[in-house]
Amino acid sequence: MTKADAAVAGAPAGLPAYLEGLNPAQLEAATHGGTADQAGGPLLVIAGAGSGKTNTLAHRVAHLLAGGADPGRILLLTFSRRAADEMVRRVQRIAAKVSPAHARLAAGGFAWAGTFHSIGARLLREFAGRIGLDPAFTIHDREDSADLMNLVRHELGLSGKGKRFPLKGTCLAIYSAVVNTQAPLGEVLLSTFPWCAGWETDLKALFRAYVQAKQAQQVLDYDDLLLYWAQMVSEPQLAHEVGERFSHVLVDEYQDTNRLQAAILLAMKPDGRGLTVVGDDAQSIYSFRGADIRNILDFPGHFDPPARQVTLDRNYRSTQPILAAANAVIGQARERYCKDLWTDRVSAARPRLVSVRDEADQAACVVEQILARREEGLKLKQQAVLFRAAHHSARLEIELTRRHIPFVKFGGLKFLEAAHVKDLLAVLRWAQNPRDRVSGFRAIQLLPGIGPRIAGRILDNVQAAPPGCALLPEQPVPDAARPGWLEFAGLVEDLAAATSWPAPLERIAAWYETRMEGLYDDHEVRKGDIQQLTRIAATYPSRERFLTELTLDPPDATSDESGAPQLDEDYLILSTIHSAKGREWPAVSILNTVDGCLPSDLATGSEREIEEEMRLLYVAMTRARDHLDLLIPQRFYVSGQSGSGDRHVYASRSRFIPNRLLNHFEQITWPTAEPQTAARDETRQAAVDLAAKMRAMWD
DNA sequence: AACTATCAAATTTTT
DNA sequence: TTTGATAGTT
Repeated sequence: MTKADAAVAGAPAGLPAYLEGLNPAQLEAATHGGTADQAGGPLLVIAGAGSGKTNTLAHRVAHLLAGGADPGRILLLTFSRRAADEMVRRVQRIAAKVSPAHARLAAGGFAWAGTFHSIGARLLREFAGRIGLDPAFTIHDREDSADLMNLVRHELGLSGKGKRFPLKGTCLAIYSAVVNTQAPLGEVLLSTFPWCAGWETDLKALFRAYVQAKQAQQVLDYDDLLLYWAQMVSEPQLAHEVGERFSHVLVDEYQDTNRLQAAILLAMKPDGRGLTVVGDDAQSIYSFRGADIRNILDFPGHFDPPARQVTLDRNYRSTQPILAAANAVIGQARERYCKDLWTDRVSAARPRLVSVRDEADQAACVVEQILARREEGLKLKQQAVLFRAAHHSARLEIELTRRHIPFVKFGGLKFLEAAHVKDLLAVLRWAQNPRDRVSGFRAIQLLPGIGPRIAGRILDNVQAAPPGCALLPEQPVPDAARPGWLEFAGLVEDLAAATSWPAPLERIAAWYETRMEGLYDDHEVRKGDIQQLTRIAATYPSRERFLTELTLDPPDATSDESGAPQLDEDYLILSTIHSAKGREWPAVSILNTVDGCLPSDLATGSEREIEEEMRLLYVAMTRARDHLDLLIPQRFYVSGQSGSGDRHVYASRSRFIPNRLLNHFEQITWPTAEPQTAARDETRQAAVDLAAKMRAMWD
């Protein structure tokens, strides 16, 4: 009897060393189904926040290896690149405990670990020939897709004319929602975009033309990576081929997958053998991307017999008071499927509700608390500040910069969205795929004296010409622009033909840096970004890999202007709640725990949306191990601004923390003042502002 | 046809 | 604060 077999039999005495330390539920999840050759039936793991989910999944993979599974045939679908890397690292550590041979096996890496989108891109490139796709297809990010949508929108005459047709971003959001939820357009419009419902016919025509444009240009958007994959595996022959490739398919964060992703899994593994999904319905926060909480709830019933279900409800992360508060918040949800989490990490410190006067005080207060904890020995890296929307941290960022406190911000993808970075990538993409109109349009107009008209004509000519035909230099451009054009055309053709990497990018970058001086006043700062980009490029083996992976896994952190801190330096973490998923810190502060921010007043339209905002607060709170502060600024300046205008609104504590939950929190005000003066201050303040409000009624 | 200036509007979360 | 449409100038 091998060690693995003993584990399957569940004999505690024979438990192999690498499985020690798992609790019974974790062990059950890790060892479900036996060995690799007889991949077990489908498994659903409901894993509460901080319940050792990643650890359990990693043990399961290591256990499969121990049973003889081939790492090259294990498909590991995670929510982000970072999560995939973390998972692989852990598996390798555990495999090292199994045996040196298994350590080597795991060290070879897991070829198929990544996000749905990146795995989709790889499978599609591989099967491109079989499904009528050019294997050199370009992947458009969100903004590129919106630009193409805009191009088509103009061509169909849907813009201007005093019409108030939805803007490009809205059009793309609608299109994306239809694709990801697999629901009819009319339904999506009614439920999510009611103000656009009158445009249904035009939108349908727009989307048809958009799809045609993508196909003509051999371009795929994010949704296509899932859609083509799903279509591919809806052909029985291909489904069988793709499904057979993987002995095991494991999916993390299953509560945030959408119907399209569920369809892909079911098509690849119709009987569920070898299929494991892990998630927590209480942490579903991506419905805006089409994620459907029913996916995880309905999972067991897709199979006969139904999938086995294991629940992990012991929390190893947070102290008891923090967990109690978080449980109380999520306890208000209308429907719940998961039991309350429990922990034995005792502590007397309740999470704190900190009232501050305004956002400026909020920033000052957070900085003060963070520095105080740092004095007590908690590194900046062990502390995080979380917020609902990327711009909520603006004041704090200013304060941190002023005080020279380094920080890294997660969420909000500034780097790749910066115009100059997009310019450079456009050149690169266009050289790789000359039919890619969005990239070409942008790249060509970098030349002085060439605008939309000429760029459009050049692209028409390129598209009409037989592929691989070198005709760039002959394109009709104004005489004034000709010398510059010839130089540019030469660069692009060299780049298209080049096989080395990253040398060609460096040439383009050198060319672009001279252009930048005429384009931007702050070209010195921007040159730094370009150099950063070439450094990043050098870490990829080829141009294709660079372009694909940069689009699908953009560098997710942006830091303050002083540049990215070195890895060994200490820095504070700022993150949107969405980007904080799956992570934890000893100390967490949550900004703007007020109605209008949490829940966002853009998301209070329906009960479903409000429930998701509640889960968002729950996710934020459960990131904390030992310290949790919720900040409540009493008033907000209206962002409609005009410099130092003093228009403001009064904010009140988030509706998710009603009075009856207050006993879970310690309430304090900041700055700490003597109680009476503070009270007097407050009344005076309120009286003055109330008067201003009265006057404002008649302004 | 390209470029510049100006004014109005919108404004979450992300692969 | 950025983006998009529009009018006017080169």
